Amino acid sequence: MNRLFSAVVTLSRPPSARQIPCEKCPLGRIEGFRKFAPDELEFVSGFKTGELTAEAGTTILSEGSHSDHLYTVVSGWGFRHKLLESGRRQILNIILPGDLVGLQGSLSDKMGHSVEALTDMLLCVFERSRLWELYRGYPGLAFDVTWLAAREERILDEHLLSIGQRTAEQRAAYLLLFLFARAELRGMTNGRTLVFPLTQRHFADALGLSLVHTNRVLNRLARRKVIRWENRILRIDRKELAKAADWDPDPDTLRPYI
Amino acid sequence: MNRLFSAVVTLSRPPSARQIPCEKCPLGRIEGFRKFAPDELEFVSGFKTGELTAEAGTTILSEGSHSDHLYTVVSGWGFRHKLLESGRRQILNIILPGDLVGLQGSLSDKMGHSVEALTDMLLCVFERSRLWELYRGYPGLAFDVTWLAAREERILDEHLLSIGQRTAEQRAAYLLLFLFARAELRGMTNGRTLVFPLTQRHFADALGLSLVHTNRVLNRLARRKVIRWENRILRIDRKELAKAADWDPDPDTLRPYI
DNA sequence: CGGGCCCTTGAATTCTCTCAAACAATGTGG
DNA sequence: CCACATTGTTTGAGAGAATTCAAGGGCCCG
Repeated sequence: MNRLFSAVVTLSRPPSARQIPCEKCPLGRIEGFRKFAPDELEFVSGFKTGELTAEAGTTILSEGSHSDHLYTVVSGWGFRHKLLESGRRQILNIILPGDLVGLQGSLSDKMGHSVEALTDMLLCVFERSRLWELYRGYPGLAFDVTWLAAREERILDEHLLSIGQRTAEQRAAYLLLFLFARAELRGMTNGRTLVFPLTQRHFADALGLSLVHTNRVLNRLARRKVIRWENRILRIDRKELAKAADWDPDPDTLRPYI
Repeated sequence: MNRLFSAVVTLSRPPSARQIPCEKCPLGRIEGFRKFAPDELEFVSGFKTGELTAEAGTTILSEGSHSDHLYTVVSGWGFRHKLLESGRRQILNIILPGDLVGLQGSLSDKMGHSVEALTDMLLCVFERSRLWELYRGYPGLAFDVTWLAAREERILDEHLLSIGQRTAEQRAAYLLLFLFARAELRGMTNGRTLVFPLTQRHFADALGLSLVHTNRVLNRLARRKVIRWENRILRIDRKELAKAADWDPDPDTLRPYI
């Protein structure tokens, strides 16, 4: 069903063992992902200091803590979130292969959010302290890092618009379509279906709605056959979903990764 | 009351006239803003191609349009926003002196949001096409650009948490305190007061609340003497406001600008 | 003086939340 | 194999939050 995803869940090696040389990085095979120039590939190869496998449910980075590492997600799903003292949780964004994680911690000394694995994940590990070498010697890669940060910003803008101004149903439809489109770009979908590891609790916390209400809204969409979400499988009617969300995904542009 | 602010409103020169050499940039005099190294200053001086004055109410950048320019705000207030087809508006963030505007448009070909002036503004203009030179020749500045993007991301995370999880009153208190702290860092405050150019309409659109409800929430805070907001003047009781928001501003760290 | 913009208040309606309970699926230990 | 705990989903009911509609008042400017 999904090459990347299934690759993860079968991995069960000790952390930081280095299994995948950068030349064979599975991300490079994803259409829509920018390829490295030879010198860049060489640098990134050296920049990478190891691999990290994280089991579903693991916290990879913690809000308020310091981090000496940067990660690129190779496979699996995760999410970024922040907590309120009251215990309420806001899921800020879902993390998918190709995403750069922990950049914030490299530019200020405290992480502003936590990162948790939703499925088993495989991540490449980079040293924060060597980010400067990247900026000094590889302006193209530095540009890519900025590109990634700016794209995250754009996504957050859209989420903010969604949570602030869309109705509950529009919000839910938007998020489903958004995630489906992102997964599709990475070859994780199968036609109109997708292995979708979020629970409704995650979904509610991403929408800023209560679990109960989220459930009702989703069932309403399901009854109208706009979506079907059962047993971790999501099937969508793209057109109806776009209509319900009052939103269309951005057309894909070639995107970089590190 | 506020040096930067009052400097703006008295400016009324033709657009793109170059008045301020970078060595005398008022931003450089703000404590808490990083100073340029000599070679950086020289580059930035050449990178800057002009100045733009924008009257209050002017749209500086439009969602969906292409932009060949990047701007650094020298003085004045503005805001970034996105619109829904329904006409509903989400204000994503308020823009203050030192903020870099339009980076998104330099990395993808369409702006994802609009930028509008809240007061008269003065901005430095840079050419998108020359951003590459900055990355190639001045990694320190490139790093700064990334830093600015990451900081915006952090702010958006916080807003998302706020809109998604905080109560209306907490949200309002948070936003007031957040803006006060940012203005204070720039020397725009006077003790506990601040010239505050937003209307309640802006404030409501930033909070994701209706105008009517925003008004009631603000009056509740005012009745408890946590704030006073009259005639564009905001006065806060910092401690009470922080308590009402369940939030404290980040301690200030030295921040860059371009 | 009139029009436009902004703030304020009341009232009714709608949306969303919390509380509560039940059900399904899964896994564990006895 | 069954009893039991755990996690995730579903539904009902009542309370609370926020919205919309409506209208009035203050202020500034042409």
